Formats: sequence, structure tokens, C-alpha cells
Amino acid sequence: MRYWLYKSEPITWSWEQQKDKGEAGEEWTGVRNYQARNFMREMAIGDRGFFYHSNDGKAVVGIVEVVKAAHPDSSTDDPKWECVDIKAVMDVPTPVTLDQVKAEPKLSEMVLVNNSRLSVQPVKEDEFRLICEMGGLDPKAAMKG
DNA sequence: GCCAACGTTGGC
DNA sequence: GCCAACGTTGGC
Repeated sequence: MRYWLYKSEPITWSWEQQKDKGEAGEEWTGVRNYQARNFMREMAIGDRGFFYHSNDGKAVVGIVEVVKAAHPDSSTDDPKWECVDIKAVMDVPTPVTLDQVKAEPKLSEMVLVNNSRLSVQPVKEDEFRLICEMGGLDPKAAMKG
């Protein structure tokens, strides 16, 4: 099991919209960056991740799970772009803000802090657990389902 | 709204 | 294969 973080501007695709898709989930389309695409290729069904609101909110707001492995991105005809499908699993009761992440020394290695432009990124297990705790979640529930 | 950081494109 | 120009992201 690996852990990830997905960024989305809520104005484009919000956590509320993601939740509306229910158990079936939705394609994480629109990634046009090789690094981000390559991370999606590494994902396995069942991998958990954070849903992060960029720009407006700047906070981890939800837990998601991969429900379909990488496949061609249906939002383009270009076969080089791929994406996974993810579904909403649960809310983060107290969204964990970027400021909080930056203020926590244990999270100083996070890609979110060091490469703010990467829209799909890996999260270490320890980092994932800590952010769950900061958000008011039981890590066991958030990490295993 | 600005701009720094980063990625991509295309001329040479 | 280099690098200048350009476009985009996302924090501030």
C-alpha cells in the first residue's frame, strides 16, 4: 500500500464534486505533466491518498482511494496521457492547511512543501499518518479502510 | 493580480 | 543537445 496526494483547484474540481461521484469514483483527468503521470502509473487499486484544495483553501480536505489503475485519459486523444480513477472515502474533519504542514518539522520533506507545482505526488506512510491525526482522523480507519 | 518556480517547445 | 522564450501552476 502506498500513499499519494492529489491537488485540485476547488473552482475546477472540488471535494464536494468528488464525493458526489460516490463509490464508482471518477477519472483523475487533465494531468499533463510527466512526473505526475508516472506516479499514477505506479498506483495500485486500494492505494489511499489525500485530496488537497489548491489556491482556494490550501488544505487537505479528504481521503480518497484508487479504484482503477492507470488507463488512457479520456479527456484527450493523445495516448501518452494516462490517469487513474479515484473515489472519495471520508472527510478530513478538520482540514489540514498548508500553513500547518509547513509549521510541522516532521513534514518538511513533503513534496507539497518542496515542489508546490506537482499536482500528483507520493506521500510517505509516516507523513500520511501524521496528517490524518492533525485532521482529526483515526489513522487506522483512514489508512486501511 | 503578481510573480517565482518549473516544465515544455522549438530554433539553431 | 543547448538554451531562450513561452506557458502554467499555485502561493502570496
